[in-house]
Amino acid sequence: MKDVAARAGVGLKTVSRVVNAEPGVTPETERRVREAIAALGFRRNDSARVLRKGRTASIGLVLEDLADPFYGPLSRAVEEVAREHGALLINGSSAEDPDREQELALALCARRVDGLVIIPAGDDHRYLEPEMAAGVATVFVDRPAGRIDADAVLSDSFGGARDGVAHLVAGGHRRIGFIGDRPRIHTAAERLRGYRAAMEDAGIPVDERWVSLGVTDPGRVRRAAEEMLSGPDPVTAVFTGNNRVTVTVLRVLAELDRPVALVGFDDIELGDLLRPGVTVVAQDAALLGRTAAERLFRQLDGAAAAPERIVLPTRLIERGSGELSPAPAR
Amino acid sequence: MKDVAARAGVGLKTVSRVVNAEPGVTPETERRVREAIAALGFRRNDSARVLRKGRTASIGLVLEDLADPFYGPLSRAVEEVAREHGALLINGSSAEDPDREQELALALCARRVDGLVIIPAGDDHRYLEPEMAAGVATVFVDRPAGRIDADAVLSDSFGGARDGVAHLVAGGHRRIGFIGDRPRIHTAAERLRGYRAAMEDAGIPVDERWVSLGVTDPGRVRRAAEEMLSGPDPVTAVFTGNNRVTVTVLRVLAELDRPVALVGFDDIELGDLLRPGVTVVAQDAALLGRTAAERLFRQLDGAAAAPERIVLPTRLIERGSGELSPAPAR
DNA sequence: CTGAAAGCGCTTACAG
DNA sequence: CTGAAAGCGCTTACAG
Repeated sequence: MKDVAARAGVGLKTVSRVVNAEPGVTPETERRVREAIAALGFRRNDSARVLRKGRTASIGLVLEDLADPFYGPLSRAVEEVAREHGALLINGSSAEDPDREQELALALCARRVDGLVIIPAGDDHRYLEPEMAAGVATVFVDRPAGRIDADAVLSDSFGGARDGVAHLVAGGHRRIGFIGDRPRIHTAAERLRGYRAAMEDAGIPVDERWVSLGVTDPGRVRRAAEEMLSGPDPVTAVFTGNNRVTVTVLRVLAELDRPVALVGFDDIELGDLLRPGVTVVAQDAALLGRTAAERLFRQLDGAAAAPERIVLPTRLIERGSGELSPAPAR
Repeated sequence: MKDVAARAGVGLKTVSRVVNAEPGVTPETERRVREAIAALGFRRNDSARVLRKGRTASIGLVLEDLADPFYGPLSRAVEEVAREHGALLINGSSAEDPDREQELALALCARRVDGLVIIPAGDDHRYLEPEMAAGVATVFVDRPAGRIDADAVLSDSFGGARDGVAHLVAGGHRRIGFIGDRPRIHTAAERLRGYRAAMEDAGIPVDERWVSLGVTDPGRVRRAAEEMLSGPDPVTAVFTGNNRVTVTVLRVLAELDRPVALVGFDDIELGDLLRPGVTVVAQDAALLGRTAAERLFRQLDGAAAAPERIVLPTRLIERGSGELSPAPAR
């Protein structure tokens, strides 16, 4: 910028004015500055700008795994809102590791992102308190914060799971399995709670062999499914706790010689084309992301309301798998 | 930092040494500094650091749409490599708009990202020449750069499509349709070229009504598919140019009362569970991303070889839909 | 082992 | 309409 000013024969401030399209520059002066910019290949350094201005016009997003089909649309929605506010999005995957989540979130804060959207992997976010006190806007999405008071945008995991399981009960099932993510994860716990509520509402005691929580890798899920589907009293229906689990259970059911009902949490692409179609409790990942990001920018605009928990409804989509009748008793 | 130095009764440089774990500080001094840091809630400002050091330890990724299942794993792979090199990833979606691609790429350069991984939407990247000259490492992935010489990591679109179509020909098909993305997009053009090559190798003249290129939104694709599947001489097989097209064509075929063979470019989740299973020409999105990112960091390490084009092989996965025989002539 | 000075590339607040 | 000075929060190069 100094070179540009020298070449155009003007002061630093005038170059700054031209670069930032501020008023108060004669057309002739502006022309000279622009010419110098072009000749020298000047490119404004936004890092320096940021240092002076305070705001970086960037926000951070910490999620579990960018490659998961649930987080793609969510991430895109956050990006879109950021774009509307002139901000860039820095993205990081925690791989469901609390330490990595913290490392990422703090790295983003050190870069002085204006705000943070977090899909937490851990359940203790006190490490963020100094950052939030220092003015970093923070919104949790998909799962709430742990041990601190912060905005959260969630799907109705409890209600959605309860409705899905009640749907199976209404179809005549009594032995219904639940396969979900690790219990430490808020959504997994809530969905299990929904399952238990629906069973209790129906007066069906839950046999604990019907319930399996743990990592969602195909091996673990497959074993869990095979176990509850074998033996003298197998389940006649399964409720799956998220899209990763659903996909694996679908593979297990495809190998089975009898129909087993299935309702899955999260919609899955092509779920309508399978036979039977896959009945799901759908959540709106993009709306989740958009709502969280808008809330973030509202914080940044100074509309500093008290932290709030926003819960978005889920929607049961019947496609066939959830409407299969229980096999006749043997 | 100034406050920390004052409180600890040391110089600025000593604080800097402690913060950066540089050697040459007595344990006692370090203790005093750390205590001041804790008391004051000091958080190093990486923006300032960046301004002084030159490198920002961040790279940019410009892609088409974070929500597309093809780009999720690619993005994740780039992020993973960035992480291995201590860098953060700034992500942006061009929405397949060349202007938006340019705007994003230049915004990332203004933030002084160390490097740029670009899935181009446009076909003229001369706007990047000043940036590259200024030292921004740049690698194109999935599609090559236009009008500039730059590294590119691509899948073998031509060979993959040719093999896929040849597979249909080997199964006895002669009237084979091709539905792809807009012809301006390099991968679409290459895949069409592969289709034509396979047809020519088989001595089958291509009826231009069998070929449809355009946007991949469901409406356009559906109309194209319905058109080539109707009339007196419908196609007996379809080759689809990417995962978005495949998904829509699968829906059209499901409504049909006769079997039509299908081979799709890109693997799709649950493609193995449909009946028939979906035969695809799979590319490895994660490997594409990883290769591009590694190439980028090699550029940054100064191993400045001449720009190169790396082409990764595709893999034909037979699952049933591509092995359907043509309906007997009426 | 420790620190004072200069500077990274901008913007802010002010004066002319 | 225009510009000189000071400063954002760090690091570099140097001296003690």
